[in-house]
Amino acid sequence: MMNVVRDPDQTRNRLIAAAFDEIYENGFQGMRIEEILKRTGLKKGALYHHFASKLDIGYAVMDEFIADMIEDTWIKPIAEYDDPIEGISKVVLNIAQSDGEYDYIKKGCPLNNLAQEMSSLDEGFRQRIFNLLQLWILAFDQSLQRGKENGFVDKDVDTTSASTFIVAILEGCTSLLKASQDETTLQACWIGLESYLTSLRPATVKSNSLTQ
Amino acid sequence: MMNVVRDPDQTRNRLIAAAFDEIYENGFQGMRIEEILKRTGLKKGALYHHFASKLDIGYAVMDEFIADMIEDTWIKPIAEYDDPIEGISKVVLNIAQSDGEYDYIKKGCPLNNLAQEMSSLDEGFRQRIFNLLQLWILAFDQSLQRGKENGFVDKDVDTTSASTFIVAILEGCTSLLKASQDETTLQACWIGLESYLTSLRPATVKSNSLTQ
Amino acid sequence: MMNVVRDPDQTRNRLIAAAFDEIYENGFQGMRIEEILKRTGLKKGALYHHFASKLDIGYAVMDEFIADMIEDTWIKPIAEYDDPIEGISKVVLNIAQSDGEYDYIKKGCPLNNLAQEMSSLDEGFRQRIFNLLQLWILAFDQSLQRGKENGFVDKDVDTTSASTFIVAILEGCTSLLKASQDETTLQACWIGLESYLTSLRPATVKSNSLTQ
Amino acid sequence: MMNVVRDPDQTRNRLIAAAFDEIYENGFQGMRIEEILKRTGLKKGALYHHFASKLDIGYAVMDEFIADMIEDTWIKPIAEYDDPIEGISKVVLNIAQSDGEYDYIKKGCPLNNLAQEMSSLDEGFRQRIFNLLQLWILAFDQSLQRGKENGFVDKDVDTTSASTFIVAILEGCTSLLKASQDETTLQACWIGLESYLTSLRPATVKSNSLTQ
DNA sequence: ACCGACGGGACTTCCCGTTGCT
DNA sequence: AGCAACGGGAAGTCCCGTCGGT
Repeated sequence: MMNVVRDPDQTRNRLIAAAFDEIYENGFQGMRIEEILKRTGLKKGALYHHFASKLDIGYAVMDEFIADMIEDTWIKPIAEYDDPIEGISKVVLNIAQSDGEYDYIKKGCPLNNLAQEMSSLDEGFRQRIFNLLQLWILAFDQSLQRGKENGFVDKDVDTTSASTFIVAILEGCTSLLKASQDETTLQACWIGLESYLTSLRPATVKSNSLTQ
Repeated sequence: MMNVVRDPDQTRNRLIAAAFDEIYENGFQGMRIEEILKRTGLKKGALYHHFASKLDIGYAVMDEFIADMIEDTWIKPIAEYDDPIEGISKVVLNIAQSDGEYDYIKKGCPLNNLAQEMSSLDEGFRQRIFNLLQLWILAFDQSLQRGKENGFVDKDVDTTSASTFIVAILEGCTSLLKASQDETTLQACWIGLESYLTSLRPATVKSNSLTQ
Repeated sequence: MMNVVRDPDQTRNRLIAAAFDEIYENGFQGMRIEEILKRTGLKKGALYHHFASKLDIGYAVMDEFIADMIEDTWIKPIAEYDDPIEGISKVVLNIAQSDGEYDYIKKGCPLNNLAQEMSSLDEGFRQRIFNLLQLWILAFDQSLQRGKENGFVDKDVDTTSASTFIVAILEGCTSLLKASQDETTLQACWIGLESYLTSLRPATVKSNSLTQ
Repeated sequence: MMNVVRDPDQTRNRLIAAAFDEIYENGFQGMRIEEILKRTGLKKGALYHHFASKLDIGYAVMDEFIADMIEDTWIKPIAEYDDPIEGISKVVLNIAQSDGEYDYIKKGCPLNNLAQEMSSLDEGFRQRIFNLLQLWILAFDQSLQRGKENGFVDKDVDTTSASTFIVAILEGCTSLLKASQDETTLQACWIGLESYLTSLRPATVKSNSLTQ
C-alpha cells in the first residue's frame, strides 16, 4: 500500500478538528466517535491511541482548538485597534458578516455552546471554559485600559467589569440569534451593543462613534 | 405504592415535571427516559401511552412546563411594577438571590440551556424556543411602554429593541455565571445590567436609581 | 354523542376483517393490534372483549373469514361447472385477471401465505390451515368425480390425488408469482397448469381443450 | 470459552448460520437477534460489527447461505444426470427421504418460506429471492435442454416454461406438505410430479420411466 | 359493550472502549 | 502508529395484554 506518511501530530490534529466540527454541530453529548472516524478516515485504534476517552477528546478540543480560535478571532484582532470601542465593534461586525468557517448566527459561538451544555455536567470542562472566558475578558480589559490611556474610554470605567459584561452581551446575543434567526433580533442586538459601548466613552466625547 | 388512583392528567404532568428536571440537569440529549420512569415510579408503557417519542416529551416540556415557568417567573412579576426598570431589577435580584426551585446561577436558565443545545438541531424545538423568547421580550416591551407613558423611560427609547437586548443580556449573564461560578462575575453582570437599564431613563432624570 | 348503535356481531366482524387485511399485508407475526384498532376506529377494550389474544384473532380470521373466502372463491364457482377442467381453468383465470379485493399475484394467496408462515409455528394454525386445504381439495375432488361420470375426465384418474396436486400447483404458482412479478412466469404457470389438467382428460379426447 | 482465536470470517459465517436457523424456524420477522447471540456465544457488539441491521443479516443469509444451499441441493446434483427427468426425480426423492439438515417436509423449503413471507414486504428480499429462483429454474432449464439433445425429452417442450412450472410444483408441494404433514398428501404430490415429468418425454417413449 | 391508562417486557439500535495484532 | 474484531451495556421504540371504569 502506498499509505500516507505517518505523522502523529497531524493525525492528532485531524482528529481534534473533526471532533470540533462534530461538537459544534451536535454538542459534546451528541458528538459520535464513529462520525469522527468517518470524517478523518482513521480507525478506532488510531483515535484511542491519541486519546484516552471521549471526554479526553473534548478537553483537547478546548485546549488545542477553541483556545486558538479565541486567540485568532478575538484577542489578536482586538489588539490591533487603538480605540477599543471601534475595535470591538469592527471585530463583531466582521464575525457577523463573514459567512466564514464558523457560523455564529446559525450555530452559535462554539465556546458559548459548550459553556451551556457542559459547565454544570463536568468540572473539567467548566474549568477549561472558565479559563478561556477569562482570556477573552482579559483581552477586552487590556484593550479598554489602553483606551483609557489614549482617551477613547472614560477614566471612571471599571474595565474588568465592563469587559466581563461585554462578553456576557456577546454570548447573550449569539444565543438569542441562534434561536430566533431573524434580522430584527440581529439589529436589536447590534444597537444594544453599540449603545452600551458608547456609554463607555469619556463624558465629553459621548456620541455614537460608529454608525453603520 | 400509594398512587393507585388513575389520573391521566396528573400522570402526564408528573412525567413532564420529571422530564424537565432531567433536561435541566443533563440537557435534552442527556436526558434518560429510564431516569424519568425511576423518578415517577411509572413504566415504559405508561410513558409511551402519553408521549409518542423522546422528542415529543421535549416538546411537551416546552409547551406545558417552561411556558408556565416564563409566565410565573418573568411575565407576571414584571407586570406588577409601574416602573419597568425597577421591575426588571427587582425581579432579577429575586431570581439571583432565591435558592429556589431553579438555580439559575449554577445550572443556568432552562430556556437558555435548551436554546443553546437544541436550536440548531431540531426545528420544532427552535420554533418553540423562539415563541417563548418572543413572549418574554413582549412582556418587557409592554412594561417599557407603560414606563414611557408614566415618565420612567425616555420617550426616544425603541422599546422592542431594548427588550430584545435586555433578554440577550440576561441570557448572556446566566451563561457566563454558569461557567464562571464566581462573585466577581456576578457583580460585573449586575453592574452592567444596571448601567444599561439606567441608560433608558429620561435624559434629565438619568441617575443611577437602584444602588444595591 | 350520536354514537353508532352497538352491534356486537358487526363489531366482531369489523375486527376480523381488519385483522385479515393486516395479516394479508404483513403476515400474522407482522400484524399489529394497534393497526387493527386504527382501521376500525375501535379501542383496545373492545378488541379484547371479543378476543382473548392475538392468536385468538388469528384463529377467528381462519374460521370465520378465510373459510368463507375459500368457499366463495373456489368451492361455489367450481360447483357450477359440469366440466371440472373447464371449471378450474375459468376460475383460475378469473382470479388472475380480477384486480379485485385480493391481489393473488402481488400478495399471494392468503391461505398459502399463512400456511407457510404459521404451519410449523403453531399447531392450532396448522390444523385450521389443514382443514381448509382439505375443503378446497374436496371441492376439486367432487368436481373431478362428477367429471368422470360425465366423461370429461379419464376413468383411471385418482381424483383425490389429482385434486391435491392441483392445489399444490396453484399454491406453487402463486408463490412463484408473488416473488417474480413478471409476465413470463405467469405464462409458464398457466401453460403448465393447462398441460396438467389436460392430461386428466379421457385417453381418446386428450387434446388441449382450453386455448386462451 | 474455547474460541478465543479471532477469525472474522468464521465469526461472520457462524452468525449467518445461526441467523439461517432462526429464520428457518420462525421466519425473518420471527427471528430474534438475541437468540442468534445465544447460539453463537457472541455479543451484540460483534454482531453489529459485521452487520448493519437485522435486514442486513437477512440479506447476507440470502446471498451467502441460501444461495449456496440451492447450489448444493439442486444445481450441482441435477447436473450430474444425463436424463433430466431421472435427475429431478432422484434429487427430489433424496431430499424428501433424507432426515438431513433441512426438513423440507416439516419446515418447508427455506427459499419458499422466505419468498412467501418477505416478497411483498421488502423489495430487497424480493430481488434476492427472484434471483435465486431464476438460478434454480435455469439449472432445470439447462438440464432439460441437454435432455432434449440426448433424446430424453420431447423436442417440442418449451424448457424454460417447463422449468418454471417444475419449480412451482416443488414449491407448492412443500407448501402443502408443511401444512398437512401426512403421507397421503406426500403420495399425491409425488404422483403428480412424476406424471408431469413423464409428460415431457418424447411422444414415442412416453411411459412411466421411474416406478418407485 | 366498550374505553383507555398503565404494566411489563422484549427487541433493535447504537455506541464507547478494550484487546490482540501488524 | 495504527488497525479491526469484539465486549458489554444501555437507550429508545414498540407492542401485547390487564384492569379499573363507564
